[in-house]
Amino acid sequence: MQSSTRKERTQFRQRQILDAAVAAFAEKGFYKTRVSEIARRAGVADGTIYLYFKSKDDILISLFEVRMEEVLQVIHEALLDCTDAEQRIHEFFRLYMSIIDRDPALAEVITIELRQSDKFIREYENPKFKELLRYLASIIGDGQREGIFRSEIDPRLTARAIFGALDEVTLAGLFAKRPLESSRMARSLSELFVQGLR
Amino acid sequence: MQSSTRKERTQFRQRQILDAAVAAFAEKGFYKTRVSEIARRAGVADGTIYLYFKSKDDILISLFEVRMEEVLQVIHEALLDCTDAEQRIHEFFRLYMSIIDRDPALAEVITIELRQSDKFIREYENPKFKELLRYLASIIGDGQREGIFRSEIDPRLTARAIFGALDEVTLAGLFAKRPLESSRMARSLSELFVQGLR
DNA sequence: TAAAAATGAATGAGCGTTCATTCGGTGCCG
DNA sequence: CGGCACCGAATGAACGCTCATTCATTTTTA
Repeated sequence: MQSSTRKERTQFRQRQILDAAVAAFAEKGFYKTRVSEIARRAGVADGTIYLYFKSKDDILISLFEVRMEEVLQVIHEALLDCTDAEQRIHEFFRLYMSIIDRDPALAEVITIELRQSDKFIREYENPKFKELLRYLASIIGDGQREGIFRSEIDPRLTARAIFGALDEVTLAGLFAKRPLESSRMARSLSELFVQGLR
Repeated sequence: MQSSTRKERTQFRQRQILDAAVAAFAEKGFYKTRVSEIARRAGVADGTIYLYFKSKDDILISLFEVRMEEVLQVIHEALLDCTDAEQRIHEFFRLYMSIIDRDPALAEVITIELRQSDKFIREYENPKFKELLRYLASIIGDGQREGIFRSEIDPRLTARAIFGALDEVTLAGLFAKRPLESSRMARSLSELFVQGLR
């Protein structure tokens, strides 16, 4: 660590604390998680947290920004290869579920705390989440222009519905604890929607 | 009130407190709502709350039981008239959204605090919610037996997806604040699913 | 060896819950 | 019928505990 730049070290510490926070929030939820618990998991002192984040709230918000950005990045890149909207929908489901599959703690935080954040800090707009929805809506819009999806469908409404379905199913999977078979589930769900959209 | 029986008075008070709690939770969320705030809204003293509920947690749980029971009741009754599964799906969407439409506070609590409750008190199973899902799954199963829905669909998975979609769209509507046009939205969503299920 | 980073004990505000006290209605008694 | 005793419901001030946050001090870095 001593050979790294100041900026690198700061990023490293932030990451370390955010990772600890994701794990802790996933286990207990935001309100039941103590700042001292996050500190313990991150292997730093309580006070250190406050050198990197303004407040406990700020941790949650940063967490969304950083992690959602990563999710968006992965999905966006992967869908570049797809030839049509239908394929992109399928891929979207598959990818989203596999990301969640690989990082269940993240899933919990997104699913549960995302809801809270709406109430949580009214002025926090959750721009990354909006971006995800916009992206999904744009896929549907593309499909309509390609002529493979019905034109009377509202892309934004449907995007929300799709996200809701994915999110709920994901959440259910988390609590079920059994092997998820997420790729099979993803396929069967995207089939349902694609069929419905046509 | 003096002419009512003890039991009636108790129920009245409980209802009064639960109504206040729904409103308060909807506005601030469970954790940010003070017990004293619920008391104020209900027009009773802080201590009175504890004559009717064991704890703040208990208020939230009772709230689910009571309100969800009502929702289930309404839906169940209304769907008795339907002739086939497809119609029942349409009606389910329409009814759920109209109930939510009429009582936005309830929607918020169901949507947001339901998520939390999974974390909230691990041992709370939320039986009423499970019943709703089971009911939805049974409609889909019926449709398969009637031969109008594809047989390779998993009813339980799909029930979850449907609930998730409804729930998310509902939530989005709440924050949008504009007139919901909920019946049009409900129809267009149920169309999507029915089409997908066929 | 000066500056930056990290520490963790101390602080105190916030809030769920309790409980000694008050209130109001009911029925009993003279 | 009027006054009185009783009881359960309601009250709300006070309690005590739980943390998020701070900051004087120590440790590390360059």
